[in-house]
Amino acid sequence: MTNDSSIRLGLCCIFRDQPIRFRNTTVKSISSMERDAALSKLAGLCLANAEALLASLEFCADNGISCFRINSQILPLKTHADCGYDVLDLPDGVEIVRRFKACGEYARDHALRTCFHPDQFVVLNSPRPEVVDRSIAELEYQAEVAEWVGADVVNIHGGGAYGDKPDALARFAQTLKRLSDRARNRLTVENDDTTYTPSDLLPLCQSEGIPLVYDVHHHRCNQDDLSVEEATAAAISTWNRRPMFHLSSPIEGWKGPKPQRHHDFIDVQDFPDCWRGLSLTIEVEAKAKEVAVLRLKKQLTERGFV
DNA sequence: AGCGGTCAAGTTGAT
DNA sequence: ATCAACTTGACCGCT
Repeated sequence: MTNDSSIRLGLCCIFRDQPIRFRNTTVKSISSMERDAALSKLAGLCLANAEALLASLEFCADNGISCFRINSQILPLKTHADCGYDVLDLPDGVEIVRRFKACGEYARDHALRTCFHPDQFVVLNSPRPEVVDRSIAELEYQAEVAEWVGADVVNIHGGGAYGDKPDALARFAQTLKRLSDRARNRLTVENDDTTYTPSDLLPLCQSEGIPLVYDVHHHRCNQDDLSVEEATAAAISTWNRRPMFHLSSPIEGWKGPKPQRHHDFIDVQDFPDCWRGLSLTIEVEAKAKEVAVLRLKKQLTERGFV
């Protein structure tokens, strides 16, 4: 069984070939409707997304994919200033929650890990208070769904530098105090490809007890004084549970014009040798989605890496 | 039914 | 100054 092996692979959010699709809508559409009609529409989307999530988890369990990242719009427009809503105010709100909790039971029964990755608009260290407020609201929403489905990771980036990284990271640490326990206990931070390297983030991780999601592709694009081996070891030490790492390959090779962009598939050469034999969850960030995860899994198996 | 323009949000860096 | 990039195409109004 693949779930017994030490390297476990994760799929990010969507499928290329499988007929599993998540629904969404637009502010323009919801705003144009009467409130009751809008809430009915949103409820339908939430119910459909809970079903799509269960289908996603079933595919992962059936194909030896051990982790699934849940997209940020799983409850569409949940935190929008005008269109936002409490789930229990939706028609079928109780049923929506019940279906997400059923996803959590399925994941637990099949040893599947789940996680969230709030997108670039979540910036805990912004100097703009309204940006921080919206970011906290988004984290609290994703943490609520994470609790229903048993996701143990809500992963974000360090945010902006604003010309002074230490100052910006100090603001990040201050903002953590405003999070609920359920958001704070799931929060992780990831090195990015333009601003924060593993070296930048590790002191924050250590002082605040936040695990570092080590993205080796970002690290290769945005280097610091640490080798891949050193960053790997340091990142692992920040985790009180199975570490989660990210892996991707450059779209046109490392000598191409934009190596930070992701390829459809993973070049197995980009899989760090030093990860071999470690107990890790590796989220595969590749545009071919489940097809790429399964291809990498096969290649790693052939090489005896898993 | 099919087509094409549009889509909540932040920040950085390339052009 | 504009815009692409970031985990990803999907939605919706028009014909």
